[in-house]
Amino acid sequence: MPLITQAPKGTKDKLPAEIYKWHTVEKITKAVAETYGCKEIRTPTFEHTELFERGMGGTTDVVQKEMYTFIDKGERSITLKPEGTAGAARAALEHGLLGLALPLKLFYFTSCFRYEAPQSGRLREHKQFGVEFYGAKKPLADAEVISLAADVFARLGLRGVRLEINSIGCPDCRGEYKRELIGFYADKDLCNLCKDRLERNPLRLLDCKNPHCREISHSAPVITRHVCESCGGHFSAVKSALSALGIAYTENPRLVRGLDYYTNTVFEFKSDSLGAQDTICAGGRYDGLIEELGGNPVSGLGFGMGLERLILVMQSQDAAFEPAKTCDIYIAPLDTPAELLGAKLVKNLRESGFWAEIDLAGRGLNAQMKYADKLGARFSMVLGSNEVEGGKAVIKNMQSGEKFEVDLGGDFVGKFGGVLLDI
RNA sequence: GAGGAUAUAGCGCACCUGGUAGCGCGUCAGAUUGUGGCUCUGAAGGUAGUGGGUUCGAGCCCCACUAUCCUCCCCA
Repeated sequence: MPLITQAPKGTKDKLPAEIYKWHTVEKITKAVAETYGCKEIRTPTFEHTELFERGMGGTTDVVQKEMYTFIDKGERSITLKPEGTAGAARAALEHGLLGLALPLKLFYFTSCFRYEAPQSGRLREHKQFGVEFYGAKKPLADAEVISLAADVFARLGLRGVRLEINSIGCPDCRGEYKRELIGFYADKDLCNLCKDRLERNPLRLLDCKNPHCREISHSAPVITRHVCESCGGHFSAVKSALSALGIAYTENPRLVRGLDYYTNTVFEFKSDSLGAQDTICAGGRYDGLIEELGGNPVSGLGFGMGLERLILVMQSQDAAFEPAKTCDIYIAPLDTPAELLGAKLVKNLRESGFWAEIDLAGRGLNAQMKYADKLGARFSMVLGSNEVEGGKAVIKNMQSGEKFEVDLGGDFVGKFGGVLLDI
């Protein structure tokens, strides 16, 4: 297929026929976020490459292999956002938002770009709904962020979503743990991938799928025993808060995150309605991020929710999306004077917020009625010389077939609105 | 980045052992020139993903490329 009629690999068009699904999840996520006091933030699609290197960590897979990075005409290294947190954090710092009353609670919708091998639920451009809390150090904040995501799933009617949580400690206790882990694995016979992981990201050794590595990892030290008193206390308090809020979770000591900025609490929501790419929401606490980006230390936490995956889950569960709007009234003119009268009525109806349509395709009456039916028009009205001369027309209820006469003069639009409300 | 499967009309599919493409849905029109949904009739729509090879002849066999799907990896 020619390039000009083929979307780039790993991208997906959201077509008019299915856009109502997006409107549903956007509306619900926004509404839930606002009940938690979150304000929307919109940041640029691209940032300086260094922001992501510093924020996410230079050794992570995303930064090393997956970023869409280019040099612009001013010789700057620019990167298309691979995730949402770094941009939000940067904007908060740049505009002094962290100097306002804390906690600062934000939400955003953003495209994320990662150069990956696409498969179902994994794209090179995907959309995320994300939430950021800054200056909320209490364990209750962790629970609130998790609760926000759980509320979204509940509001959307999702089933089979499970929550896994873990604590990966602060840099101090995690560093100690990493050293022990490296020591433990050093003399073991590992798969090639794990040999690589041992150097780049030892925590990843824990969730290798290779049966042999998995066997070894069963006896590997677990981070839970290594977290310091402060981190351990925080994690216990998070769990108590989750229980108090009635949020079910499983503790997974092998749950780690791909991005370096996480500290302490990490969590993932997984769906049993997806294939291998089953994580629909992931996040945690990143208390070191703001400092890493040059700000005064402020705690941070949040999550990203993959909207394509969310919609895949909803589709597989026949979830109730809010239906697309249908046309309120279709006006079928039979000749030019009727068309001009009809156009004026349509304009008046639209000014009052109605979806009104009139023939633009040059169809005959029969074809116009069929078209009105396809639009799902709730009412139709035929205009010909009788109506133009008499000033009255017949409106037909397309569902019941019932017809009634209306006066085209006076407050026609107001009366029509009254009729609509009556049904 | 690695392995596997697939690629025919807008969508879903068929073409049996190689003889230059059909069906259903959808679209448009007519039957029905002042009223839709049902039915019937007709039409439009395809260089068979792209390029090359074998052959008298390729949608079908072979190779490469591209894309999609699945698994690994990684992640949302």
